[in-house]
Order: sequence, then C-alpha cells, then structure tokens
Amino acid sequence: MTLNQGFPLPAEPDADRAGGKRRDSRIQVRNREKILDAATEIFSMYGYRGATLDQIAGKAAMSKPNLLYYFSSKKKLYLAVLRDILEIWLQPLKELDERESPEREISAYIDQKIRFSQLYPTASRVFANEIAAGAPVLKPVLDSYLRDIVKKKARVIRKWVKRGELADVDPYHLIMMIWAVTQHYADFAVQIDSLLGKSLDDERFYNQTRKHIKRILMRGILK
Amino acid sequence: MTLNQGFPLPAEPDADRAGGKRRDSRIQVRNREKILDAATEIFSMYGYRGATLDQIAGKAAMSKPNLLYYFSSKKKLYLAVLRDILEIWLQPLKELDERESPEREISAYIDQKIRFSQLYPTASRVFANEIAAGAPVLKPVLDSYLRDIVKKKARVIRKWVKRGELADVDPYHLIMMIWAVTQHYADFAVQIDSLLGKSLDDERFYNQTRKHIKRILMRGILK
DNA sequence: CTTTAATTTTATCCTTTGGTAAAATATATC
DNA sequence: GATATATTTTACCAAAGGATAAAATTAAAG
Repeated sequence: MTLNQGFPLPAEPDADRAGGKRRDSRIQVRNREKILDAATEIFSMYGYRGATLDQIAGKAAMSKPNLLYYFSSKKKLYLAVLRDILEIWLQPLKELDERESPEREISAYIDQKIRFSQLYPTASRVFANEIAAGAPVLKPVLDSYLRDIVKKKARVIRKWVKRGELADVDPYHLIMMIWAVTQHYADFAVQIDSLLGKSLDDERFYNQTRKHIKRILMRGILK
Repeated sequence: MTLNQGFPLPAEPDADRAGGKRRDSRIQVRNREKILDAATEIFSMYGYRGATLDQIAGKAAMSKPNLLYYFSSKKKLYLAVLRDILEIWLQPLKELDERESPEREISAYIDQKIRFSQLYPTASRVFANEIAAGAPVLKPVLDSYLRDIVKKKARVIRKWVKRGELADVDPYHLIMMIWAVTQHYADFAVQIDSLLGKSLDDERFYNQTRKHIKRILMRGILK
C-alpha cells in the first residue's frame, strides 16, 4: 500500500535553510528541532496569525534574528510545522485494512488516534487552529490528498457493513466521530484539566479514556 | 432549578459603552450587534490575538475608531463576545433532568448541542480557540461554574446507571464524547466541507448527522 | 429651525511585529 | 593557530495594530 510518498505540502523551495553549504551540522539539526518544537507550541496556542516570532524565539531560547537564520520567514516556519504534523496525523488512517476484522482494525485505529492526542497534543491543536482559520494552507491537501484517503477508507468500512460485520453506519460520520472524540482530548485539554484535574499524560487516565471511548463506540457500531 | 443567574464573566465595569446618556438608541443597538457578529466571526477564525480591530471593523462596515466608540477596547469586545457565547453554550446541559429517562434526556441534549453547532458555528470556534489558547479568560469559569454544573450532571448520569437504565459508563467521559462529536461539526466545518462537500446548513445533512450521532452513541450507552 | 447630544471621520501616536544588514563571535579544517 | 565558514548578536526599519483627540457630521428634542 504505497500512498505514503512524502507529505503533500509544497516542498519548500529551499531558502528555508538560510545558511550556507555545510548542511545538517550538529548545531543545525539541534536548533531547527528546538525551533520547531517551540513554534508548534506557540502556534498551537495562538494560531498562525496570533503567534509572534518573538514568542517562539523566546521559547526556543534564542534571538529572533537567530531564529530567522534557520527559518527565513514566519510562513516558512509555519509550513515546516504543518508538514511535520500532517505526516504523523495521516499515517494511522492509511492502515485500515479490509482484510482484517472491523473490530480489530477500528479498535487499533482509535488506539492510534488517542495515542497521537497523548503524544502530540500541541500538534493536534495547530491542526485544529489551521482548520478553524479556514485552512488557508491545508485546504489543497484536504481537497485532494485527505479526500482520497478518506474515500478509500470509507469503502473499506462500507465493505464491512455489507459483509454484516458492522452495523449499518455511515462510513464518513464514523470516521469523523472517531476523529472528534480522540482529538477532543488534545484540543480541549485545558477544559478537561479544569473539570477533572486530569490529562492524558496521566497513564491511568489515558487508559481509562481509551477504553471508555472504545467501549462506547464499538458497542455502537458492532453488530 | 435556579442556577442560571446571569453569565459568570466579570461584569464589564460599564466603560464598554463609550458614549453618553441616551443609551440603547436604535442605532446603538444595531451597531453593537453588527460589531458583535463581525467580531465573533473574526475571533472564530484567528483567535483573540490573531484577530485585528481593522478586520472586525471592516466586516462590520465601519471605521476602527467608530468601532472603538462602541467597545472601548479589543479586550472588552472579546469579553462581550465570550459572554454571549457562554450563555448559550451552557444552557442545554443545565436541563438534564434525572426524573426523565436517560434515553429521552440524552437524546434531547445531543439534539440541542448539534443544533448549537448548526446555528452558532462561529461561536463554537471562538470557544474552542479560547480553550486552545489556555483559556486565559474562561479559566475561572471552567474551574468554578462549569465544573459545578458538570459535577451535578455527572451525578444525574450516575443515578441512571445505578438504576440500570444506562450501561456502566463514566459520566464525565460520556459528557465529553457528546461535546466532542457535536462540536466537531462546527469546529471542523471546513474540513468536513472539503471531504463531503456538505455543511450543517444543509438541512438534509444536518438531520442525517444528528440521527447518525445519536444512533451510535445511544446504542453505545443504553442497556 | 435651533440647539444639544450622539455618531462618525480624520489625523495622529506609540508599540509591536516581521524582517534585514552588518558586525561580532564561535567553530571547524588544514 | 591561521583561515574560512557557520552562527549569533546588535542595531535598525517599515508596516501594522491598538488606541486617543478633536473636528465634522448626523440625529433628536424643543
């Protein structure tokens, strides 16, 4: 199943690495990573427009011009962040396999999505922010790439339904329910912390959440 | 059941209406409303920090100083928007009534939430943005007011479980699943439009979505 | 029609922000 | 350790953004 040829965002026309020849030096790699982490966090809170390079530079513990040495513009930095996110966000869906049982496959899918929310809550929020802003950058990806994958996977689910292994559910709505519920725990982490004093970082809470989501959803869709 | 005494956000210390005595004139009311609508839309896309008064004024078809005549600062405007949202956002949950059957009550609750997503998708996104930003304004509300309501309603759900009218679900997770799924259709409307070419504005799609969500969730939680 | 108060516009201020230039410093290689 | 290259710092700039002042206009009341 080879659809995973690289991430479908405009390959940065180089430029992004403002520096010179001796590429990928130790310090280069480390600093780019530091910046991407900081940027993800700040973008996740304030969105593209609301984030400032000063904030990001601050969080990455370097000066703004220094940051701009690694990513020559705010836009390029944002694209780099989105590209990283998209890659890991898309992966799990691609793996739904009709030859396996829906019970096993959907269960595994939910596991992967909730794991993503646990591991990359900020990434999830950057994504949510981008969508809320009208997906100015990701729109083309949603309209083509994601659309195709989802369509393909909807067919898989439909096949399960036809085979009688699954209740008569609409594949698209099912996929979106899974996205909604799993992402919620990342996107609304602050709210959840206010209400329960818990987060997915807490391994006990993580497992309780995971099992609970699966229990309700699986009961809801299995025959 | 009187908990609904006014919205729990700091009552703006007047000031907000910059003008003089003859309050609530026709034009006053109309313009404040125009501004609140425009602000909700812009805040919903870019969050508090990312939104600009120029954009909002533009959308409200007036000049920035004119806007500031009605709301004396960006912060005050944001508070006014949040206050409106919170009020309608909180209402439905308050209505869960243990004396009725869970089937009926939860079904009605889902209906109200999805209706909210249909009627006020921008409001939903402003809320989501505020949470993503760390709830700088709403934190106190989440920590006190919302917390109390949810705790109270969790008790209602727990009672249903004890009575054997509901499967053994965790009340908090159930509430959050409902929030997650219903809000998703507002918060990720752009994504849904990309994937399905549909929105809740489409009455057919709205009903299909509503029924589908309810079918899966109710199957998942009813005995 | 005046007069008074409410609304809108114009001009302007100060701060923040994304970005650049160039000097200074550190790092690697010979 | 000298030289070339990579990295960081310092100083700045132009545009955008929130906000204010005061003049100009419009609407209400008598």
